[in-house]
Amino acid sequence: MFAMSLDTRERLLRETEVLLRTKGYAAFSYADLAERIGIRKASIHHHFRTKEELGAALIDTYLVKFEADLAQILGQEREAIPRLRRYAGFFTASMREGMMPLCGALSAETAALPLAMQQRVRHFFELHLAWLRTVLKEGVKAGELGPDLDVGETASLVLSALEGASLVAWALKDASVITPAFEQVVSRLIDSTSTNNPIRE
Amino acid sequence: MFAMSLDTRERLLRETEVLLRTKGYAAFSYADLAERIGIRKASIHHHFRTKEELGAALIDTYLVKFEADLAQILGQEREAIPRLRRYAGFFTASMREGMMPLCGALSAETAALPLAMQQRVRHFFELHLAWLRTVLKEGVKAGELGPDLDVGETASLVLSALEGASLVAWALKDASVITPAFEQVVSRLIDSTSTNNPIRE
DNA sequence: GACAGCCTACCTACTAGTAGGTTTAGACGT
DNA sequence: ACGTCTAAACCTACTAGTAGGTAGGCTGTC
Repeated sequence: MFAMSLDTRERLLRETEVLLRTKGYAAFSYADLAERIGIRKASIHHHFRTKEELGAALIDTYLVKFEADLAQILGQEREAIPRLRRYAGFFTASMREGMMPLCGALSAETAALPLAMQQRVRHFFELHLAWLRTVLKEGVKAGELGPDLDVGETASLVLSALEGASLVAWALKDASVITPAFEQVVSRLIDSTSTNNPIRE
Repeated sequence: MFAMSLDTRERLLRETEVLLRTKGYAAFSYADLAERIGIRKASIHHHFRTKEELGAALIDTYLVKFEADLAQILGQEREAIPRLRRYAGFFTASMREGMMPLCGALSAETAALPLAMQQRVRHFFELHLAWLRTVLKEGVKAGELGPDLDVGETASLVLSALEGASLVAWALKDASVITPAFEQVVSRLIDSTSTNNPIRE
């Protein structure tokens, strides 16, 4: 049945996401996945011909969803700091759900990844950076952030700090690293302007 | 012969380091390793009974060396900023050598790692953080850094930013992300001191 | 002769992937 | 309403290849 098939495909993608974001690409297997879904290994191949195709498809769907989420933030928030705070929320949400951010989980093993996935991870990070640059640029233009702020480098810093904090939090099994690291970055963005400090959410 | 054995053992550790820091734990194999060294797979077991033991031993040696390096920095530099800059040098050096920092490479796949390695990765990060806190604390005491600086959170930020920047740089195959991210953190540490304080309430 | 170091040959468990058959269900002509 | 056709979805049973690990033998040095 059509609806049933879509369902299974989606469940496959969902479980793949969990496995990729907890164990990584190399350490997850079709057997693993099949058992979680409750179908046989061979049936996965009906939906995704190869592991590489499944991995690539997962990143693609994830990316579409993520792009929409980022666009939504731009629509709902009009100031740079709240936008960044919402952005940081994705990372704290990841940890709360007991997972790494997808591309943070994959990029360490980039060298062992199929080419199709390498490219997508790369594209994903570039998307993050482009969005952050947009937010920062508008923040500067609106006078919310200092005019001397280096947009490109600050975007890198925000992404790096959040991915890195997630990595450290993941290894230490202590999510409380993320928010302070981010708030430190943000508070210094604010310090460099003339406004004062609206801490806490 | 004893010297010969040590040699092989050391070469095993060195190649293991390369493999772990480029492909990760799950994606590297005894076959891989044996070929690089030029011995048979089975012979590795003579030096390290299991893969887990090899991995743990690698982290242990790495950790000893790293602790010495950190101690050396404390001996050679007496100010916080140069100390941090030397610390950041480890991360840029990693990328220059075409590798991830060891624990950054491993921590993403923590959940798929043998327990002995999980604990060591964790311990490694805690060592980093403890060292950073020491440097920052002394920097505050010496008046090089602002007295209001949160030592614990700043230590987390420095580690996170550098690990994260390495991750991003690794995925983008562009090492130039690391230094700017770090310098941004550092420059804001300096800004928050009273030395170059141009008014602002 | 003890033993380190390395070997060949092998094991079991598991990997992604394939071949080919069965079940289910909707579409269609009569 | 009926059998017939098609095709999606899934199955069992299998492949070749690789994973980490073991048993036992050869060799050279102390």
